[in-house]
Amino acid sequence: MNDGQKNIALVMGQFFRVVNKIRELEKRAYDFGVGELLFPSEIHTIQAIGNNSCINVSSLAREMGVTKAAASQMVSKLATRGFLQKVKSLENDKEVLLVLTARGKLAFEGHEKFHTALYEDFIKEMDGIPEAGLRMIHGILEKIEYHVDRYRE
Amino acid sequence: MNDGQKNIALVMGQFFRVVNKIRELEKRAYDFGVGELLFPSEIHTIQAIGNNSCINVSSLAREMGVTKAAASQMVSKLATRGFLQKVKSLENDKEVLLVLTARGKLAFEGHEKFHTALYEDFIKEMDGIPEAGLRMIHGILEKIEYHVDRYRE
DNA sequence: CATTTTTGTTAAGTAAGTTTACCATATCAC
DNA sequence: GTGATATGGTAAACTTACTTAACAAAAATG
Repeated sequence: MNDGQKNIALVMGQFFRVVNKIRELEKRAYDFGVGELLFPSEIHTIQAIGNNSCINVSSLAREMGVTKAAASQMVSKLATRGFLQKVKSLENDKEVLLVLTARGKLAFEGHEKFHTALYEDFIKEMDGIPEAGLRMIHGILEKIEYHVDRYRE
Repeated sequence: MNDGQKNIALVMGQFFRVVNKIRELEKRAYDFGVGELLFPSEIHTIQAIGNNSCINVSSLAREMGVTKAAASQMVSKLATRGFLQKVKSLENDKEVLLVLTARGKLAFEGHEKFHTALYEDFIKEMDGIPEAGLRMIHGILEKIEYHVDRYRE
């Protein structure tokens, strides 16, 4: 391994450390302004429904990359806790469509704010990066994504 | 938000997408060459012991960021499955030191190979990035890490 | 020596899934 | 139209990977 590759390995290690820390961050429960703690997969579900109003359970499951049984369980729990409502489709008698309640929307907005705050911090810090640098980073991320996709089979 | 910030936001989104995909990758069980599936936290434990031979349970727990009860449970399971051995400390009568068995070492090596293969792929792709570019990426990651740390409190 | 700290374990509970099995509704094939 | 198949949803039981709480043994501290 030459000198340049050593530096790359260092930055790579730093990259994975940051990835790990972000993962840690997304393991805890937070109160998104509704006076109740919401666990990652709970707010993740609320987010998916907030972004896809009237989605059905199967599509939600696909969207979130879990089985429909898992989605069904999560949805029922969030419904009894008043974050969403299950409504029957007008077109057929089997689909259950999902919409956020006012309370669910509040949590959704709180979560969005939470995320955009982090985003804004990053964007501020990265302000002033020249066009060329940004293109380089984009290219590297593209390559990393390609290899990660390959490993995912 | 100006034009440059829009581009930054795009790259940021790409960054988080890659982070998520890596997270997905590290959720599954793999066979690391021992003819048996190992779950993430199992191989993670083997990795920690492989890198810190004769570590005790409490230190392992600290190292892995879990409670010592969790570490104790994981260690017992891996011991009965023949991946590691609990040995008594020579210096005192209460510490349990952990060492990998041949089978454990095999899994450890398999996992290392798996990871360095991904690493090597990345390094190859990033070969030829000028010194300055690498420094820039390093700086950005540093800033991101700073903000992530802040959010972790 | 008495107290406190450290180390490790077990038991019970929780979060977020999975697999399996099942039922109801839709859609196709013919 | 009817029988087979596909789609949508749910419940039950199980699993992974933790947590908290309670505890016992050993070591360190005063």
